[in-house]
Amino acid sequence: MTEQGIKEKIIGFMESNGLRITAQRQAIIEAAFSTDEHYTAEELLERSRKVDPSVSRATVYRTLPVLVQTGLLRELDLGKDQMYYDPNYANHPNHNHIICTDCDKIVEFEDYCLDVRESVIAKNLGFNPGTVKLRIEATCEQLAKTGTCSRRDTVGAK
Amino acid sequence: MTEQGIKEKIIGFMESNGLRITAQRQAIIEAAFSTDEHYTAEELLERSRKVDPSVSRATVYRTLPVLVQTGLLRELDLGKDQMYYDPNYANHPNHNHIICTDCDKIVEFEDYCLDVRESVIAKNLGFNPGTVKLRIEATCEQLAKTGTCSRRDTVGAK
DNA sequence: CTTTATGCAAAGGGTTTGCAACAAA
DNA sequence: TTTGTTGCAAACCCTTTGCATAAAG
Repeated sequence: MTEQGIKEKIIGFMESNGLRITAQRQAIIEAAFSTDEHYTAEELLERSRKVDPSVSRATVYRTLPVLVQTGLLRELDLGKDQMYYDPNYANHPNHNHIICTDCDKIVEFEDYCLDVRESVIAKNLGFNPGTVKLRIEATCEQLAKTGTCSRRDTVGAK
Repeated sequence: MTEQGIKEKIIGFMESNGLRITAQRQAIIEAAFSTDEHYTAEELLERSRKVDPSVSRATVYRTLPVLVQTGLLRELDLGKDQMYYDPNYANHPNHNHIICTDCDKIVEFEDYCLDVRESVIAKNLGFNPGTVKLRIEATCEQLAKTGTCSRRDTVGAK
């Protein structure tokens, strides 16, 4: 899906839900989907203000849940103090995250085998497998062995 | 592992790390492992105070990381505002959690197939599979279909 | 005695919210 | 107009921390 397509979908979602298309919201949408990196609310505020300096922190916090509702942005709990937001679900709806607890970096991956197994487990337990989300935390093998992690500051959030 | 065995292991851990065995710490350990339910720091404080009313919130917050260090208690990020603590890892070291985002209940499960797949993925990406942790979020199939969730208030955290 | 631990209360920090001014439709 | 939205700043809430006192070893 193109960036333009994403914006249109969101505008459409807002219109059909009686939400107003304000300049601030457009700036936030622009900032939210013009990157493929994960970001925090604070970072999104900064980037939104480059589009429209009048955007306030409160509006960012109030708009984020709307974007998440569309399914095109996903809230990511990476185990840090803040929430992160991932704009890559439009193009990779089934990706998961593996998080290095040492170097704080995130690698996105897709694995059909895991998806199937998740679905089976969820279904067996009476859950809806359609909305299963997965997070893996791990430590760096290399860091454990050599005391340094080549990933550190080199592999950013995709 | 018996509750008694757990307590002894933790006392041993503390002694060998130069930590003092205070009445408050003993009360917290007692409270932490006399249940198999998940709990928050606040709940642990309450339960600790039933053992020793002099326990303060600060001491609970300062002791929790020590218990987590022993590996017998695990900090659980369930996507809520607070952290949860899970005392069941002593007896089920490989269990995972499936969390219903509708009814807020948690089901613990073990799945060898999933464990293996996790390890393979982690290893392929250069992570240490020994410390992989997993969390699944899902919605209730029943709730989606019938508008009500039989699990609600009936299946507690194991 | 020496050193660590404790309780209290205040501080932190991300997120939410009340409210009066403002702007979309 | 009418109703939803905004910015500001204060409020929230869990967790952490500074400090003087207490107690373990």
